[in-house]
Parts: sequence; C-alpha cells; structure tokens
Amino acid sequence: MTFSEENYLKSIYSLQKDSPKGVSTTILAQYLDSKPASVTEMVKKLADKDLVLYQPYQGVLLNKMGEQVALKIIRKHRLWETFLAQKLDFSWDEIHDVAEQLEHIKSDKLIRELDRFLGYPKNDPHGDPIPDEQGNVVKVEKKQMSQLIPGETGTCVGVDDTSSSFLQFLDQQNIRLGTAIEVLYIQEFDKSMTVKIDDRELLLSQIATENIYVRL
Amino acid sequence: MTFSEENYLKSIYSLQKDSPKGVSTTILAQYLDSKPASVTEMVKKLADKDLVLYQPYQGVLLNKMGEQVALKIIRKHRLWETFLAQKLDFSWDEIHDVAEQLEHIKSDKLIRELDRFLGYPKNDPHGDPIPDEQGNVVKVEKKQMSQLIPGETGTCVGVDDTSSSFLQFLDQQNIRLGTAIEVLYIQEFDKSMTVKIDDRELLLSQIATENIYVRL
DNA sequence: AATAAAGTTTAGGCAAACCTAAAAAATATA
DNA sequence: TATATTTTTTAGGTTTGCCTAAACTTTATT
Repeated sequence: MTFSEENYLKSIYSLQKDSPKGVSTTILAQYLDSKPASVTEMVKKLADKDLVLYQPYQGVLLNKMGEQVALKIIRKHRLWETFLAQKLDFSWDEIHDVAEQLEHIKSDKLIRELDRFLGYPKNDPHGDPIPDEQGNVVKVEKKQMSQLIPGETGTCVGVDDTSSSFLQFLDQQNIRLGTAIEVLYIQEFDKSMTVKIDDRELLLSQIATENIYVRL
Repeated sequence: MTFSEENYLKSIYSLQKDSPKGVSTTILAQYLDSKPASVTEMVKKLADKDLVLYQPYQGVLLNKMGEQVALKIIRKHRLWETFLAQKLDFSWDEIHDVAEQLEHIKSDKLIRELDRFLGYPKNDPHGDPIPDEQGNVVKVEKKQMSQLIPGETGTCVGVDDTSSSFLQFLDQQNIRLGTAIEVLYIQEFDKSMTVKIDDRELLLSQIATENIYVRL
C-alpha cells in the first residue's frame, strides 16, 4: 500500500458521507489537489485491488476492505494528532500537516504502543473520535453551532474547516474543545451570532458558526 | 529532498569513515540493497545538487552541505529511536525499522519538540551520540570489546551489528548500555572470551566481542 | 607490459503517479 | 427532443527511482 493509495482511501472515506451514491472524480481531484484524469487512473487501480467500488462515470465508493484500511489510517492520523498536541505542545493549527506525514508510518506495534502511551484517548484534539483497532468509530451527537437558537448553550466538540487561519482564529478567541458557548443573539441580515464565552461577549460570522460543532 | 536521496546521504555518511578516499558504487549498492547502476545514477543527481563530490570511477564523498543534511537525518533517526525505546517500550531490536521510516518526517518544530520532550538526550539507545541542531557530534572514546585483555573491565556503550538477531541475543544475555563487563579469560584458538556480567560468567564468541563497543 | 578480472558507467526499459489535450458520455438547456 | 455544456475517460507524455545487459575503466595477475 503506497502513500498515495492511502491518501485516496482516506479522502474517499471523508467525501462519501456527502456523496453516498458515489464520489466524483472532480470532487476527489479537488480534495486531493490533483486532476480528474489522475484520479480516474488511481481509482481504477484501487478497484483492481478490491478496495473500492467503481463504475465508470458513476463515481467511487469504499467497500468493506477499503473502509477498514481507511479507518486504520484515520486511527493513526488522530492518534498522532493527539500526541503532537498533548506531548509536544503543538497548537491546533500546526498539527495537521505533520500528522498527515506520520499517519503513513507502517508498524502495528508502534500504533498500539502510542495508543497506550497516550492513555487510550477517545477523541483527537479536533474533537473527532479515534477508531479502535477493529475500526469501530463512536458517532458523536453534534450539530453546527449555526443551528443553535438564542438562549441555548453548547459545548465545542470539533470543527469542520481545519485550515490554519481558522484554527488560529479560534485560538485567539479562546475557543477550544470543551469550551462552553451560549448564544445571546442572532443578527437577522447576516446570521452572525453574538455569543458568550468565559463571560466575554463575542461576535461570530455565519461562516465561523457553520464550521464549529457543538454538543448540547 | 526525497526519501531516497536522504537514504543515500545517510549511507554515504556511514560508509565514508571506512573509505575516506571515496565510497564505491558497489559498496553503496550493497549497503542500500540496490544495484551499482542505480547508485551511479543517484550519485550523479546528488552531485548536480551539490551535496556530494563525485568523480566517475573514483567513488563518492559528502561535501559540507551533504554532511549537514546527513547529520540532520541521523539526528532525527536517533531521537526517534530514543523515543521508541524510552516512551513506547520498544526493545533494542525492534527500534531500527520504525526509526528508519520516522527519520524522513519533515518538520523542524517536530524534531525540536521531540528533543525537548525526551529531555535533550545525548545518546540513542544503541549508545550512538545524537547530533545537535547545528550538526555537531560528540565523538565517544570507544573500542571493540575484542581489544580488551583479561583483567580489564569495560562499560558497554554501543554495538556495530544492529541486526535483530544480534540485538535479541544481547537482550537475552542481559547486555545493554551501561552494563559493566569484565574480561576473565580469552581462548587462544578462537579468541572467544569468558566474561563476567552481573556476577554471571558468560562465553562470548569473537564475532560477538567485535560487535560490542566498550568504554574503559 | 600485456592480458585477465573486477568494478563502473551507459543505454535502454519498466512501474508509479502525476500531467495535458482530445474523445466520449452524461447532464442541462433551449 | 435536439443541442450545448459539463464531466469523465482515454491517449500519450513526464519524472523519479529502480532494473538488466553491454560497453568501458581500473586494478590485478602473469
């Protein structure tokens, strides 16, 4: 299994939630910062290896085996992210690129020991659940913060956009996992929210509130 | 800098101590489990990038820049080995393969933080010195155990052969870094040594004693 | 010093993973 | 429904890093 194959499987896993009847080559290419023609080629190879279901012109989906492989990579990614944040003092936005590399290291023992060393964490620093060795993932009940109504309070459990700029913004505003956020008021015209965080009042744009996940 | 290029530089670094006027393509190919023709090709590329000195038919040597790059990789390799042994309970012989992969992860911050997290270790689990950020390496005064004479006592500071089988053997015999070894007797005919370790007497073959480094 | 042996390089190929441009299929629009 | 637009695939090319076989140097031997 090459780095590239692993990246394809991981990407398909992420994208197929929003495209349950098939992830298109264009979407995949965009996501991977590549070209549709390149994607077609690789997807055919993965189909030959019996990791994905692929019908020409109909997009691609993971099969059981492909999903297992994807989950294993995601497990590694999230454990490494946890390591970087917890032990090496990486900030929210610095984590991703390095974990992207570390997730491809091949060693079952390594990942088992890392899990133990970290105390068998359930979630990574972005709030996403860490699959177990068998590939089971706990589904967290979460909603976009933009769906709250004034008066409701949520606990931040994750983000959608993981770009540096967004994560840095959250850091600056002191919004992290576990932070309690109370919605005070929603502007009619642009859906921006006035919220209360640690007794501070703050205005968040719709773009921001759509990218923050909360648990009630 | 690709994985392959990094592996070449690291290998040349190791081999040029024994071939100070030029590492031959055959030797390098053997070391890298590759073929002389492939080595010629890569070495030419490294020379184009101004990382090595290469004269056709005369072998290859690192220049200043190449040595700096090699030392940086070695620093990463040894820090990761330390991490695996100290924090993840890897045994002596399991370390190498994984560190071989981890050494190629690209992130200056990662390696700085790892160094800090480990408490700025001076030596890796095999006893080899860890280069600092500027690429300075402390030369350890060490000799092969086979050069000791009866009555002398040495402290194990490293090994030459890092194969699993040899490291496992050392583990079984309770020989690790810092272990004190007293030479009691040397057999004339095969140079095997009777030694005392932790009040236990033990016979070590010449092959073994040539692969163990000690400090007096 | 001439020749044989060993080591090294060159030439020509191959696989992986990407690309662009052109052809083909699916979808949207008039 | 016919045509235009968009999406997808195919065809052909590039780079990296490897290979084998043949040609060429260097070193060793007689």
